[in-house]
Amino acid sequence: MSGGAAPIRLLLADDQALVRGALAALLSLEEDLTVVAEVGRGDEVVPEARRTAPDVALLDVEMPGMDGIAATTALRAALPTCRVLVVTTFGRPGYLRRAMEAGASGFVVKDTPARQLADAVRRVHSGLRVVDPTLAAETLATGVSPLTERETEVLRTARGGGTVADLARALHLSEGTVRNHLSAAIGKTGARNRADAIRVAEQNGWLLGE
Amino acid sequence: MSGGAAPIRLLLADDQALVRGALAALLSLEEDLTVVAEVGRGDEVVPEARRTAPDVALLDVEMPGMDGIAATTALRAALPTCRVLVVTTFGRPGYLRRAMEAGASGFVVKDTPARQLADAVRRVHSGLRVVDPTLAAETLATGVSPLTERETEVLRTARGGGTVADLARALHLSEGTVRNHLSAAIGKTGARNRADAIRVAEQNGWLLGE
DNA sequence: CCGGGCCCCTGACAAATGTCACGGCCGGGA
DNA sequence: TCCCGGCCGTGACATTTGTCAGGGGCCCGG
Repeated sequence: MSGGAAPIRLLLADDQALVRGALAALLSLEEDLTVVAEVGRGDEVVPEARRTAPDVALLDVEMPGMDGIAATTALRAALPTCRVLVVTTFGRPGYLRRAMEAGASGFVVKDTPARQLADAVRRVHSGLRVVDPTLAAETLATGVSPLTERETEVLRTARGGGTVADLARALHLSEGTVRNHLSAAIGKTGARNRADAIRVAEQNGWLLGE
Repeated sequence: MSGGAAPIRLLLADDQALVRGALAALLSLEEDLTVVAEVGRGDEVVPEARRTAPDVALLDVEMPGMDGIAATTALRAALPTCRVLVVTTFGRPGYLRRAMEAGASGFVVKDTPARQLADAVRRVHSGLRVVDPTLAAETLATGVSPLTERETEVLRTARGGGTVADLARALHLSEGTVRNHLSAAIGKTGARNRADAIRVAEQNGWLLGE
């Protein structure tokens, strides 16, 4: 591509070491790309990026310590010149919007053909935006979360699988209020259960962030 | 390793194309390994293996069409000379036992260091068994599923998140019976909820299979 | 043969869950 | 200014869920 110029410096963040290493191998095959850092936790992204000054960061969404969206925000604040390409498992359309709002330049699902990844990296590095086209449609359809802030919080806390009393205690709310929020969330997600509502909301990325 | 001999032929099965391609790239770096086939669904493993006659198959556990454990069984039956190395996400100790019973020669979690994967492949190919040591201990602790066949079936059906009446209809059982099985499963898993029980059972790989 | 485990069902009960109607507090826009 | 919507809370209610104590049928191993 850019005959002889300095290669694009990459940072990889994925909690599965095998996947991380494999991605590194794949991307290292390209002459104009070089992997300068690998981390396995979201909260290691910024420190490592500070140390290695990558041009592009590939971030997984699901990570311990800090999710990929939050890491995107933090990284954009710390190193504005570093572009972010978010990678995620297929079928979570809601993540896309969140990622873009957080300042990501691209969004790719893990079942895109491998060859396209290097291209995506190059485009992102050159300032373009890259979005998986199949996902874009879905995202516009699902749209932004219909859940109110409190409903989201309650639902998020309910993931652990505790009783209403537990939630009320954890959130310093009345049991009745918790039930109300839960009921509202169930209605808005079209679910029939609390568990169902959690599944739906999680799938659409409505439970991410602070 | 084996100076000049024919390379080990590999089949890769993982539903995420990016991961699959990346693994292919990683393993292709080794001189004595060559990837001859890649599939994205469990039910494509046997047909593709028949066509390409690999020496070792790397199977992910979570796959559409057919899970990795079932694919292992099928592959062992169809091509007994082909060894199987099962790869999975960290933290699902119960899968190990199932995989071994199904005839797998090795079991590796996705957050093992990338370098060890090629070694694991070579050992499996030479007839050795490879098991992630950290996982082995956990597996012995969790042991085999305490759930009875029907309890497993009910729990599996309950994943979709329906009411007891729905389950009863789907399974052609009485509502009371469904509740009894559910209750037993909750007790055996040490959970407090139906949802909780599903999480626990799923984590331990007790919901796999037929 | 008997006992024990699993399966299926019944019926009844307490607890948890989901829904509804209501009122009060606040902040932002018409 | 008033009104509306989000938020918090109350209380009551129907439904669902989880538990328990039974009873019968089946099959297998002692």
